[in-house]
Amino acid sequence: MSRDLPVIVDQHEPEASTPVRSRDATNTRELLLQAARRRFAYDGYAATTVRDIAADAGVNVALINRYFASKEGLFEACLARAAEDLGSPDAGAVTLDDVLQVMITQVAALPNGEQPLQLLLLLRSSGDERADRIRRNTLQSFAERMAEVAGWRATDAGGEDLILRAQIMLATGLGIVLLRSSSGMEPLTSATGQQLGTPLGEVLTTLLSSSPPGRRR
Amino acid sequence: MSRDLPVIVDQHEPEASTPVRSRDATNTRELLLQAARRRFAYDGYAATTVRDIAADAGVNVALINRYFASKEGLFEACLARAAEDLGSPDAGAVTLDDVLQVMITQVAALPNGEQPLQLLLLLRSSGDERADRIRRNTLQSFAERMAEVAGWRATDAGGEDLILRAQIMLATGLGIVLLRSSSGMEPLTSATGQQLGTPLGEVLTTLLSSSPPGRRR
Amino acid sequence: MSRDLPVIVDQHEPEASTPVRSRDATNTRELLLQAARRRFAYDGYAATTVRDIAADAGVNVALINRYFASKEGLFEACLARAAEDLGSPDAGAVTLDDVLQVMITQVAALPNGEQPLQLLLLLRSSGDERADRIRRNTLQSFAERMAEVAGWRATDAGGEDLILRAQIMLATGLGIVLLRSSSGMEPLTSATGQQLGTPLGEVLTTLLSSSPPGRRR
Amino acid sequence: MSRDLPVIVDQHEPEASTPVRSRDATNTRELLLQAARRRFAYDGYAATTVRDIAADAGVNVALINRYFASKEGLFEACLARAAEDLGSPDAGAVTLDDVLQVMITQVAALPNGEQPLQLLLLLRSSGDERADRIRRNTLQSFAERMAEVAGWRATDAGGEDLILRAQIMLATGLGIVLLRSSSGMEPLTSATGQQLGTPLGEVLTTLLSSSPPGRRR
DNA sequence: AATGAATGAGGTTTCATTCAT
DNA sequence: GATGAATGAAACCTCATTCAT
Repeated sequence: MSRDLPVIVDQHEPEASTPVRSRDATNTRELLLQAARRRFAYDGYAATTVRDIAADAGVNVALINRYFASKEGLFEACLARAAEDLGSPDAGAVTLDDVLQVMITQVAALPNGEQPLQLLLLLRSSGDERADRIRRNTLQSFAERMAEVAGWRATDAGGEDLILRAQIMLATGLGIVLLRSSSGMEPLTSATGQQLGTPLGEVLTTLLSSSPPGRRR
Repeated sequence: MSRDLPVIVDQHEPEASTPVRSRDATNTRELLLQAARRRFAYDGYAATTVRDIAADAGVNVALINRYFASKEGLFEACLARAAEDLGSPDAGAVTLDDVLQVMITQVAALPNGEQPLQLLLLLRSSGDERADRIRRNTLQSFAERMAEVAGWRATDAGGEDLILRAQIMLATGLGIVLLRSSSGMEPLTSATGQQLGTPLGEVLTTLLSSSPPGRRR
Repeated sequence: MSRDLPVIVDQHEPEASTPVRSRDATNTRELLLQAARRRFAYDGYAATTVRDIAADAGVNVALINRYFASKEGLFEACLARAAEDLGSPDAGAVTLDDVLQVMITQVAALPNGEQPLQLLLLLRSSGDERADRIRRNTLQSFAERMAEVAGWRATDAGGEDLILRAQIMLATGLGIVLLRSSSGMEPLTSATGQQLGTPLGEVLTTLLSSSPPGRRR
Repeated sequence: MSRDLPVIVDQHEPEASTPVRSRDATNTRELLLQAARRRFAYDGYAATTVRDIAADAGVNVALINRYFASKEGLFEACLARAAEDLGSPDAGAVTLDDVLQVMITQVAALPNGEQPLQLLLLLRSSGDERADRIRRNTLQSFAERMAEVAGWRATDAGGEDLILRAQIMLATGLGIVLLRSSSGMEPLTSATGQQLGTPLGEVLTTLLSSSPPGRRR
């Protein structure tokens, strides 16, 4: 996300004022990625047209094929970016509190008011085999990292329960993001990260904290 | 829900003898609804073609327009059906345990091995205003009924927290259904209702059990 | 060619008069095949657009995909038809005179004034592997049948010379068809079958008649 | 023809030293012409993309428009070049043997192993009027020169037969070139100039040798 | 009531060409 | 002079829908 050059690319409407096409390839690529990410995340793959994306980015449609070979290729690039974004921040997560912070960040609004799109994107499928593998792997390893913080080790026998619980935690986050973006339900949609933090933290503790003895098995 | 039973939809034999042909019409309608529900739920609205649905149902494509006016109309009919199905069973839910049973039923496999499609369907949007209102209302009242069981009353002032918590509970269920149907993640996808029941029950209790008046912290 | 139902399908312009779409699938298929054959033969695969073909046939463009899956599929169907047409007539060719008749028929105008398109079509390539195999095989076996009439047997050792000569004979026919259709050169283009018959017969005799002893080897 | 020699077109070294950069321009033009000729000849006009040509030539696509105004202009330049190449060598052809040598040269491989492309190119059409006129004229005068060697005079009345025969001879050559380049038929494709010489010579004699006044039958 | 042929709008992609640098 | 970014037209194809039968 730090590579977003947010100063330059933070517009998402066909900027009516400047007719000066920027003629900067990497910037154009970035504009397309941003626009695509938003559309794919909110509307899904099939409901999104490349014309929509190009219009949002303020560039010509043909450039999608130039830079990403196809609509499918653009989608895959979005997924790969989301996988990166979700991969690194967790590196430092070593306590359940860290995990909670990550989850809140991914579920609630960002400091600049934008909604985070990574989780939403990971729920969208294009039907393509390669893209789906990226999705699956990213989701799976996200859950596994949560389980690891909770004490799970890959070599554990019978530790499946912890993984299942981590996946349910992930499901909670995904469900919230989805409802916020597509249902407009209140108070959920307008809830701040702080308001969501308390119940989310309770769920996290319930599911993954090993303190209450006698739960496992 | 009883309509789901395969007894009624026992396929489309030409049955040449009986002159009662209106039976055919309603049966055809039903076949289309079943097929559409599955496709819309699993693939989403935009990714589903009316030809797919007609082929699954074993009937001619033109009948979709005949009976439901349009693809959109068919989708709306599916949503209405899902709203009914989710509306009635809850009527009797008066304890948190009842709520848990409903949630498990909606999230895990049915006795006959079929996946329940209602929640999945409620996550799909066609972009149409009318259809989206049905979705929203159904989800909202589903959450509200959960909150009511937990002690919330519509006239309460300041009871928003309980509603939010019910919506998070709903989000958990939706997220699980979604992951099970679209990611193939294990062990989540293959988990039985029983295996899911324990953690789901813990989450439900954590979020909605009002027993300790000082629940928070 | 006898399957052409020439009465019905002998138009090649978007029949302006009758607005009554015929709603007869096999006839529509046939109209498309006729139109495509002409376009592909005269203009080549790449220069022909499916809209051209549909307009010539007087039907909607989408029907090309409906009946032939793709432009490529339509082309392949044209080739297959041409292969059939060139396959049967030769069955009875047992003398060089028979071969000459076949060649004249394929090179000069038909009784009804239409140009024969089979040879022309066999010169066109779409770049597709499957289609090209059909082309190759048809041309090769056409030449081999000529060589057989001239005395060649597949089991011959050292009979390659006869095959080469048959291929040159075929080349002559192909070249004439091509020049007549694409260059407008006179008197070649307007020459009748009769006028072409004499020189063609001489060439055929020269290349394939074994009478003059001492030529072979 | 001498321009074809690889010595002149020895690729596009940046050659940083010489300040004479006009050399680069003409060299670039030449590289484009060579590449275009090959592509147009083998694949036809419509199936060839300017990007293919530029890539083959190792230069930027935009230079095609710079130097030749358009794809069409480049094609015309190729045709003009082919017309020149075919025009001069015949000047000295005064006997049927000379004609045979020219034909063999144009049909079979060159000494350096490259296929001659002129005849192939003359069979390709872009649909453009001007370009087609060049094609037609070149082919026509090629045939006329053959007829002249065989005794035809432009002022002859009733000498049409000789022209027709020359055109058939030309057709034979064109057909062979075409089959060799696009069908892979054997033994034709791999035949050497020598192997082709005997039958070609027989055909030439048969068609154009005027020695026996009562040639016909 | 049901079928399948036909249609037109719109989707993705390709390609020749133009424009800044 | 040369490059590569950008553009718009047009190509192939898909799909919901309508029309005869």
